[in-house]
Amino acid sequence: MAEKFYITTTLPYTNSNPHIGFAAEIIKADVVARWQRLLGAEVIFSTGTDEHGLKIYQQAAAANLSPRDYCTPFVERFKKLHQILEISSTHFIRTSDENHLAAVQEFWRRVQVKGDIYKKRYQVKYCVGCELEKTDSELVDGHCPWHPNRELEIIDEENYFFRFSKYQQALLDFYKQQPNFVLPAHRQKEIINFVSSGLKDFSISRLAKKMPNGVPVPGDPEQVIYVWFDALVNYISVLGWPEENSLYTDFWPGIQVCGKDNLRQQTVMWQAMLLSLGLPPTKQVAVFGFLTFNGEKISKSKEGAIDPFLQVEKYNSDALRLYVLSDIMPFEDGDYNEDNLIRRYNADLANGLGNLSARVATLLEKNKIATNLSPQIPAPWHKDFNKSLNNFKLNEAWEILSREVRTANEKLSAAAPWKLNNQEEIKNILIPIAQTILNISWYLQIFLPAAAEKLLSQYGAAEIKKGESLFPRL
RNA sequence: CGCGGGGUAGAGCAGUUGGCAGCUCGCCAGGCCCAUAACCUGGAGGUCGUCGGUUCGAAUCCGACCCCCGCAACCA
Repeated sequence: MAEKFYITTTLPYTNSNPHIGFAAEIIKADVVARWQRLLGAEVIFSTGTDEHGLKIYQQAAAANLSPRDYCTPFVERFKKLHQILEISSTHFIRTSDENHLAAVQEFWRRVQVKGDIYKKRYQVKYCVGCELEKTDSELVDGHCPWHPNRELEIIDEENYFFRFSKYQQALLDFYKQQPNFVLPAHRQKEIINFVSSGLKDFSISRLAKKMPNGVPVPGDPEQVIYVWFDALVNYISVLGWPEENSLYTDFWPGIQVCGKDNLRQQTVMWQAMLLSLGLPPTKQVAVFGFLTFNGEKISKSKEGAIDPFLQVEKYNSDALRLYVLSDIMPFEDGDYNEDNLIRRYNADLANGLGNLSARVATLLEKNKIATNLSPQIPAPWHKDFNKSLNNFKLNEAWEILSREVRTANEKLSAAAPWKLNNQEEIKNILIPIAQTILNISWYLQIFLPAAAEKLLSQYGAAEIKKGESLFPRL
């Protein structure tokens, strides 16, 4: 029976268009999903949209739409993004989907049965100037930084709380037992320190009359479930949990990827929630760095310039995929720089693999050499390649293929078959190189699926012919 | 003394059982002419953040310091 492999991205908040950072996240997840599929695993690759919470509620109200209807065009936009980036996701979940709502409520009930939910009155500081709640960390000298002359109001609200604190030790034990739970390792250290410093129970509901855009608390229509407590459940609700005999049984636990802003929610909060129900913890969480743009933080106003749709239109999907996979270090913050994108594409694809395949194909065709090859898997680099992918070091995996291209170019130049007349000799030089190109193409499928497909059919044919330029220079 | 990451060639990064400092891109010069002005060969370019210590020998181990950057409970 095929191995089961489950990977998910975070669910982006659906009040704006897709962000280049999310594009990078989903591309990385896609590469890993494709790799597992190539290895023969049955893969579920899930992503979706988070549609609850205050911001969407307000925007929807302003547009005179229901929150779900308000989100729908953005959902379409995200799905379109998958298309243009060649994302091989299998499931798409909206937190406003019926089955998700039901799963969240069931999740809540079970946490309640465990005695991990209680009601508590607490106070929030509220700035009437902003009409927003303020946390202490936001305040300057006890006042709202934007309205320093106004006294903050203290609002009393009664909400449900999750007994987060109860799971401190269990979480620490778990991290100790699974030293590779969080990638990279230093993020695991970070959360161990965080959890060690003590966990505070947190509020997991809001008053429905103030913020109705959420999942109703079972048995208490006056409250809705806090967005995070709701959204995190998507990782299992998309698999059909809590239904018996659903995909959940075979596919959970899976691997989650996220940006570094999500570290705590994914690796601490969500794990505590799973612990409460006695469900298996996530297998692994890969935490990626952030992108800057030309050295500066990507602000709302700059977002447009590197909108992933525009980037693909301006260059192409191969260039964007390759760039975020190879030039951006997976776990570090990276700078999105279009000159580097162009340079990378031209160096590795146009001058590298593209040019190599063109010269070999031309030589084979000119000399009328029959081939009829098929990929030889595993290739010599298979083990290293696999290891890099298992650690989400996608740049390393790409570097392995890149090196093979370089070596093939060197061999070809050294042997200089274009100077020879003996066809047998020429054939003996070209066939092994054609074989290498075919092998590289097989691995290339996870990075650049469409291009790899073309190469595989070109080099897998009985007679290799010079085709169109695969990677035209930018 | 809040926690964590980092400072190695113009850029991005490798480099922990200590042993002549590496890779890719970029730049310069030559070669080649099969190929997408590409490919191959060679070269220039670094006081490995600073100071001190251990050692025959330190980017690597130890100590102090300086500087950048995240996180600090809803920002991809």
